[in-house]
Amino acid sequence: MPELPEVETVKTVLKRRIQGLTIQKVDVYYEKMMDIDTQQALVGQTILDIKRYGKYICFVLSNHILICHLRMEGRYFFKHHDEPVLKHEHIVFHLSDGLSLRYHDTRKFGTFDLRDKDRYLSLPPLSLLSKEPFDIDPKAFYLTLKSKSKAIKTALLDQTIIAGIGNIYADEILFACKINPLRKTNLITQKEAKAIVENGVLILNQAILAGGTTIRTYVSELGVSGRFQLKLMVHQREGEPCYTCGSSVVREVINGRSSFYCKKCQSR
DNA sequence: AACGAAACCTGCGCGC
DNA sequence: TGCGCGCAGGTTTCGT
Repeated sequence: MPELPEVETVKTVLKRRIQGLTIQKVDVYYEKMMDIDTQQALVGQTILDIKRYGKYICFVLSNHILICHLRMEGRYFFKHHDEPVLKHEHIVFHLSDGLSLRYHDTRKFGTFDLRDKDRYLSLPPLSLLSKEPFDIDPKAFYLTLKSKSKAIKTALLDQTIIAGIGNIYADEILFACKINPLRKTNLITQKEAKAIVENGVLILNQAILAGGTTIRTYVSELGVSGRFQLKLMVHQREGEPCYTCGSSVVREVINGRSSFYCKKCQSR
């Protein structure tokens, strides 16, 4: 479910709710999701801060960093300890305010990794992450694209090239830039690379704002997406008219992912 | 290096 | 009602 904007929203709400609390107990119901050493190490640690890097959420604890990725369907909920643990709630963090933070993940793709505080940025997964559109240098981004020759859509989903963009916003950014998702990266001009970064910032920021408004109506559900607040220009609009030129939006699988674009507006 | 397919999982909607 | 298929906002791995 999450791309950068949704993860940012989850981070913000988590920070407001659990910063300063202590983890008193951790129950793991799906063992592959968190190893026993991590589970034990968490007990007694205080949550000092919550940060986001790309699509990762980092719990800054007294002695460690817990790095969480929500993958496709990870969500967090707050519940009372005595509420029954649901089928898809795989990890329950018992917190010092008497509530439990529950990690819910239908497809069980989410990940939890524990790292030492002094090395977590220099080890995977975070060491593999490039900068986000907000921070990336457009010239450096251009040079990276120039040095490769894969479809630009594939490159935008590659978190080692640019962080935080997922399938929806990749389509939206490329539409905004009038670039065909199949265009090879080495054919992207410096001007276009800059446009990708700028539209990336714009679209992600819009989405973060939308996520922020949505979340207030779903108090207990932290994984709620803001995408329905945003007007999607192409994504999920197969067969519908392009808002710019009226021709039919097409769907094509690129890099194993559904990609939506306007053949007339987005040039090869 | 790039690309496709498969893997990790479950649930939903669809056509028959 | 059941069955099989395609699909899902992510990432890794493996073979060509």
